[in-house]
Amino acid sequence: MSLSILIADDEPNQLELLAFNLSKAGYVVHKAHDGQQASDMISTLRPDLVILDWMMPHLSGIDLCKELRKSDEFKDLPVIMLSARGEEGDKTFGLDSGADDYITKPFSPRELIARIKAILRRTSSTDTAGIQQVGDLILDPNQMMVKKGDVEISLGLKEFRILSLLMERPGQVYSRAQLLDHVWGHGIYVEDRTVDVHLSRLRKALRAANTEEGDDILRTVRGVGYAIHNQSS
Amino acid sequence: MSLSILIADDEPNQLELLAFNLSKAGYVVHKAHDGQQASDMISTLRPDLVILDWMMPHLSGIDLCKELRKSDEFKDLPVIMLSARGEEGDKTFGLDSGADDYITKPFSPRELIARIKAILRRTSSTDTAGIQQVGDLILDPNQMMVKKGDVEISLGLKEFRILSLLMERPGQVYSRAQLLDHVWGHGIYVEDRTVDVHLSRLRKALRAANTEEGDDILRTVRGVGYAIHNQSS
DNA sequence: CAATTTTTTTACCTATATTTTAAAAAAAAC
DNA sequence: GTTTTTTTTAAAATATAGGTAAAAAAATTG
Repeated sequence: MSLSILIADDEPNQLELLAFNLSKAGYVVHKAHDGQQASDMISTLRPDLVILDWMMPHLSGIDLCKELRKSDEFKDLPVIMLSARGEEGDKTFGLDSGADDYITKPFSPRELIARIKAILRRTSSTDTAGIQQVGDLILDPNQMMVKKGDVEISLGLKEFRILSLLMERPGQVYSRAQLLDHVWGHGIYVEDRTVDVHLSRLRKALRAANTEEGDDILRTVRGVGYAIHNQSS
Repeated sequence: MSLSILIADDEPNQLELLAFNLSKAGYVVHKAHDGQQASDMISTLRPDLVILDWMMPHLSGIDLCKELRKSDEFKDLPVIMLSARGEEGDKTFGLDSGADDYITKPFSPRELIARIKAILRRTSSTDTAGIQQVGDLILDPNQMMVKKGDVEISLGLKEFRILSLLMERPGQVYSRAQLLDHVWGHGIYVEDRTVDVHLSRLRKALRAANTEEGDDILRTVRGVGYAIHNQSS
């Protein structure tokens, strides 16, 4: 079973290069030169994944992505967004677009392939993009909101994302490197210690919202990383 | 465990500068003056990452990189490409080379180190180890957790790794040297006795979690090393 | 653009893991 | 049974990782 990918980019060289690399990696590739064409092709070709350039004539990648998310048919279609570095602020870009991942140019073909695989793996299995719950902790990614019991907790974006990631797999230990990769994304270079500080703040926030029990839900694994305590024990 | 980096640049000053900064950052540095030399050194020294200047005599960085990518041995070796600003169009450059990242001169040492870290953390994350079980002992590398029956056992990282290694092949005897190699990594320098101490602590921890039976699951092979008792005996 | 918030860096301190050491115990050899 | 070799273990010394406060920098908001 060969997976098909639709690429949309108004820059012909970029488009060909992408197509070449993806073909080589064994995917069936469809090419679109602008957002409008991409939209049409998606309807008819029903690719397994689409890669959209952020800026395109007629219909920008971001608008197309939003459109897809609204449609019943394609709201679960995996989307990777491409942008030039610094073209847009992370937050707005990453969160607003509704894309599953985004990559800033320049990037290596290997990285792109790796991300495609990661996304397909993620979306093809258990799609749980909804509310997450561990113990009395509830996190709603759509509302950007965390509650411990009835107490609402206000977190910075980084803390929120870290918590969300940890809650996805309770018990799973994430190295600082993994956290940096998942929460910060590539092309962003911060110190390992920064992760500690955010964890520390996350703990503080959770502690402040504590109803009665004082046990720390976050686990530090010395020399390795962090995890959220698995309740099943 | 110290990581080694090979730098190739035909410009001596640039080469020294790079070497100096990387050494200061704690990496073991190897220097090559052209592409051909770099190619040879990569084969013999097997560095963890290479930094190649884009233009070099004999064998350019880009050609060497392509060559590496084709080889089975080094197709996953992380490569950072260096180029003078405007020497080449960004997009083509980044994508064609197969490099993991590229940096345009001039750049700050800080940025370089940051990018090296980023790449190493991206490429070196291959944890696909599963849960191991021997008798009533369960070890989960992903959760960094050991249980004997229902009792959770807390171990230091070294003890954890030793146990994990021994559990991989029950019955197999590992010499102290082998344990040092696998658990500590080569190039570090600790006494053999240290291994004994960790084994002792591991025994103690397992003993503490003991439900009823008192037989030691760890086997000392005098004059040779250690193993975990094979259950099928 | 000033005020505010969030994020990142820095630096110090503490907790804990690791390593060394050295003496006691155990096993093997004689 | 005595000597020699090797391993076990406790305890001390050392090293390292992580917590967090506070400052600096960056981003966001009014």
